[in-house]
Parts: sequence; structure tokens; C-alpha cells
Amino acid sequence: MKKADADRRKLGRPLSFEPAAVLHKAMLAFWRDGYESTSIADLTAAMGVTAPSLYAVFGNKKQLFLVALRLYAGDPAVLERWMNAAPSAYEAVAEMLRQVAVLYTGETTPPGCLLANAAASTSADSVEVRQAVAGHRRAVRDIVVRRVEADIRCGLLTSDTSACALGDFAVAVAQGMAMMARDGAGRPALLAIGDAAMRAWPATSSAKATM
Amino acid sequence: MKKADADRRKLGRPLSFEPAAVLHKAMLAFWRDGYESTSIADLTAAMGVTAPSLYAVFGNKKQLFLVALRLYAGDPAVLERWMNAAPSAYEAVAEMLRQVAVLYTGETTPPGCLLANAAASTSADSVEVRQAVAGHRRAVRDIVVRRVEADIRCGLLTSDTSACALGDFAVAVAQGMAMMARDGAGRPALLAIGDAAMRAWPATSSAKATM
DNA sequence: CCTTTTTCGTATTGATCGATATGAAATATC
DNA sequence: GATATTTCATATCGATCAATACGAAAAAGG
Repeated sequence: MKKADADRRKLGRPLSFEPAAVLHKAMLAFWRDGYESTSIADLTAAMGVTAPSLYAVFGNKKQLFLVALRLYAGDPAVLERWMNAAPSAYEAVAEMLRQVAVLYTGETTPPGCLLANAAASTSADSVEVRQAVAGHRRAVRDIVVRRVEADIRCGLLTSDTSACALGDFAVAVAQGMAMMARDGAGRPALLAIGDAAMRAWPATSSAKATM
Repeated sequence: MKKADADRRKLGRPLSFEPAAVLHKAMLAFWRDGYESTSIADLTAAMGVTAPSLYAVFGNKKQLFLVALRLYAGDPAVLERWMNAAPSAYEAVAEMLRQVAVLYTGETTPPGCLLANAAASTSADSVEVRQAVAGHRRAVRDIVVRRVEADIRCGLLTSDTSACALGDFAVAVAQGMAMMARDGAGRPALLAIGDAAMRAWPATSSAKATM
């Protein structure tokens, strides 16, 4: 019954906080200390919400993290459209590395990457967290791979280019940059890492000369 | 009193375990689950040693981790001598990346890198752990930087080469590889990342190359 | 054998973990 | 205003955290 659901939502005492706003604060807390090291007490303090409210709205700590992860990572489809709109895979990855260098050294956000800082252990309780984090890295990798394959198809890159290796490489560099940022590396150092990494990119194919 | 110290060591009930052996097992436990997610119960189970013995021999959890970290990382001076013995910074870093690719995908060791998996939070309790981990990454970076600078001095690399950028880049790639390994990437994938990274290395200076 | 010294296993400490029980407070419907 | 429904704040749950107290056990020196 849709009507009953809609009505129920308006019934009773209203929420005293904005779920989207407190979720954003929870994301920042996880970003700073990772999944397991961020306690419920840390979260309630950061969100300005009591524990019962947290559990009523977000379920439990694991579900809250998974939602915060989606908020941090955004929609992979958006990233894919953005990369496909770039003039080449090289330009797409170079700009992506520049943007993550900025993201990992924001003045109002914790240093590093929420994915890299999550680092859930091998315990059975946090297996879903690990899979979700790994899944997002994998999603970004696959998007880069497909973007490189598109360059190969249209002749911008030679057919002997390893799309998988470039996808793995791009994600590895990004996550390595995150770790350096967590160690205290500044934005210029991270941008220099990205620039250095892009020198590994294969040269644009001179299709006309070899044909 | 040296004699008194030596005598005291032989007095009383002897240790029922080999400190070096149980330290190695503790290192593997930290390698697998990081610093904060590895509980004392996990450690005693992995080491086959009761909690009181653990504290008597190693002090506390933090000190045990710091010793395990030194066991894992080895002596930086050894790494520096090894890199200086290589024919070039390129060869040194390429081989280093190959070796860490193997290390991060060992069959008898946890996937990834103990440094990357440590991921201590920002809590005051684990600030020393974070500094120690970051310090070792910094030490490796500095060694790479000095090896590149040596190549520049002897003319193998041009003087406009950014040694700092290459040092940061090498460590970032290694740590990024560790994260991919933790996500399940295999040894061939990691070796391919290292190969891809080395294509970013600046060309050997033509002055020496013509010899 | 007896004392001294050190390590052993068992049991437990206070603190903190994630997660709730409980009833008062606040809103919509009637 | 009375009732139904939902959220609020307080207090607390059992489990687990890192770290120890305690006395028995095992060696060496006398």
C-alpha cells in the first residue's frame, strides 16, 4: 500500500536532524579513521546524533559505512560517462589522477582516500566491507580498462596495448598517492606522482604511418 | 655489572618458546589484519604464547608491533647498499618492484604489504605506529631518491630529472600494488603494474648511452 | 634438599566495543 | 483535546578490548 507508506512517513515525531547531513559527517569520520577504528561513539560525536537514532535510521555500523562509501565513491556510471567524454584515455586518466591528488589533500577533508583508509581486517564481520571497498576499486579499474579498449578500437592506441595492465596501474597509482597523502605528502608531491605515472602511458598510435 | 646481568639471564625457569619464532608469527598476524584489528587474543593464538608471556617478553602490543615492523622491513642500510650495487637506478627500482610483487603475493604470507595493511587510526594511542610505518616508507623513498641522484651525478640521468618525484612515484606504485594484492590481484597482475610503471622512467642520458 | 629466581597457566581487571531496552517528548489524525 | 505513532535522551546490555594479579611450576645456586 503506497498510501499507507506515505502516510506513515508523516506520522509521529519528526526527525530532528537531516539524514543526508549527518551521513556526510559519518563519511568524514570513516574517511579519517577507517571502518574498524571508527567507533559508534566516534560516529555519534561526529554526527551529533545519539546511538539509538543512528541505529534507527542507518541500521548498524556496517550498513552506515556502506552507505557512506556510496556517498564518497559516487555513481560509477557518472565516472564512466565522464571518462568517455574525454578526448582520449590518456587525457581521462591524467585528469583523474589530478583530481584525486586534489581530493586526497583537501583542506576540509581528511588526508588520503576513504577506500585506502578503510582497511577492514579479515574477520568475518567485516568481509562485506572489504568486498565493497575492493568492488569499487575494481569498478574504477574496469572503467579505465574499457576506456583504453575504446582508444585501441578507434586506433588511438596500438592493438598490443594491455588495457588490463593500464587499468590496474592507474588504480594502483591513485591508491599509492592516497597512502602518501596519509603520510603527510602535500598536493604538489601527489600531482608530481601523477605526472610521473602518465609518462608510462604508451605513445599515441601513428595509425596512418603504419598502415 | 655485566657479570650479574649475564648470570641473571641463566637463572630461573627458562623460556618455553623461541622469541624469534613467535615474533615471526606475530609479524604474520599483523601483516594479515593490521595493527588495530589484531587483538591480543589473535596474537596469543597465532604465537602459541599466553598473554602474560607476551607482555613479559615484548612489553605491550604497540612495542610488539614496532619490533615486528622492524623484522618485516629489515635494515634500510641493507636496502641502500643493494640499490647502490645495481648498475642503475632504473635497474634497482625495476628489480625492487618485481621483488615486492612477489612478496605481496607469497603463498605462505598474507596478501599485500604489512605497511599498507597496518593503517593505524588517528587516535593518540596509535600515533607512534603511524609514524613508524610512515617513517619506513619515507626511508625507502629517500633511498630511491639518493640512488636517482647518484645516476644524475654520474650522467646516467639528465640533470633536470626530479629525484624526489621518482622516489615518491616508486613508493606509491609499490604501496598501490600492495592494495591491489589485498583485493585479490595475482602475481602476474602485480608484475605487469611494475612493468607499466617503469615505462615512466626517464630515458638514459644520451651521453652515456652512446658508449 | 632448600632457597632464589624466573616463567608458567588461570582467572580477572576496568574500559570500551557494538547494539538496545525503556519510557518521556513531539507530531499527525481524529 | 485525546489517541496513535514515531523519535527522543538516558541508561545499560553482554562481549570483547588491552593489560595484570596471583600462585604453581621449573630451573640454578647454596
